[in-house]
Amino acid sequence: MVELSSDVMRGYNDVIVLSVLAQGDSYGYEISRRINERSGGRYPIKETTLYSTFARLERSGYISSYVGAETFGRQRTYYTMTESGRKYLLVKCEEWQLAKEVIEAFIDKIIES
Amino acid sequence: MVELSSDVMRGYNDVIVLSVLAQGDSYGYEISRRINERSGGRYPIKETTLYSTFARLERSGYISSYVGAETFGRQRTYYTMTESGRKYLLVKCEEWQLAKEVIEAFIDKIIES
DNA sequence: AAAATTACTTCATCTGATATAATAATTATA
DNA sequence: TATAATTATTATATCAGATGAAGTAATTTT
Repeated sequence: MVELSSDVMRGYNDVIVLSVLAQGDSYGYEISRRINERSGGRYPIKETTLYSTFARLERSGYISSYVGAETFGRQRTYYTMTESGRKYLLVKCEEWQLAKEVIEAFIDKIIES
Repeated sequence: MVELSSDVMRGYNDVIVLSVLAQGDSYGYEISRRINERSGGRYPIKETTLYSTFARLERSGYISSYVGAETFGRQRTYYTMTESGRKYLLVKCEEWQLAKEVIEAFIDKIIES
């Protein structure tokens, strides 16, 4: 199984995390599992990449956090996508479509040959 | 016209430069123009990004350079893709297909909604 | 009792992109 | 004919995001 590194996905970790949060609030470890599932095991995001993504998104106001009300287990920090985060996600999705088209304009000729 | 920054294309500048060189030797300024053309003006690569990409690719042995035999105008440095560069390009193209599938696994759900 | 899993944090380092600026030759324009 | 624009490249410092290494802490499984 070929796996991707976060470095290859650089710039898209924001989009990936936000698209998981678009389906409802969640916390680090669970988001990590969801990313792994939704990528079919092809993208095992690094812990440090994930948590630094949370920090960046929160600093930018795209997500907000709260401590869960667990009565057992270790405390979890839950994240919610903000309205501003939703808009940012849409903008990044459009940017992705454009980036994809541009990259493919170059790559298609290679694949053909 | 929406334009992409090299930062969004981060990691794919190698692929873009190599795919231009796959069509024949060329030099900085011309490669820059070709990238602009082939991207339909959507990717005006920064000079410094381009030349630092050349330096990296050459250090890695994926391209080699020689000084052109111009009898007029400023000296140009031409680049050639090496055999190793050709293999690297193919590997990066496969990596791209995978990255694309993974990113779209997340983004598709956003676009639908 | 020890190992594995869940859950998160800190910190130092690396790489690629970029801003800024400079150099240098040629061609177009006022 | 002076100057602006274009062609062509280089040097250097800085920044942000990803990552390796390591540690903390609670719970569950073996």
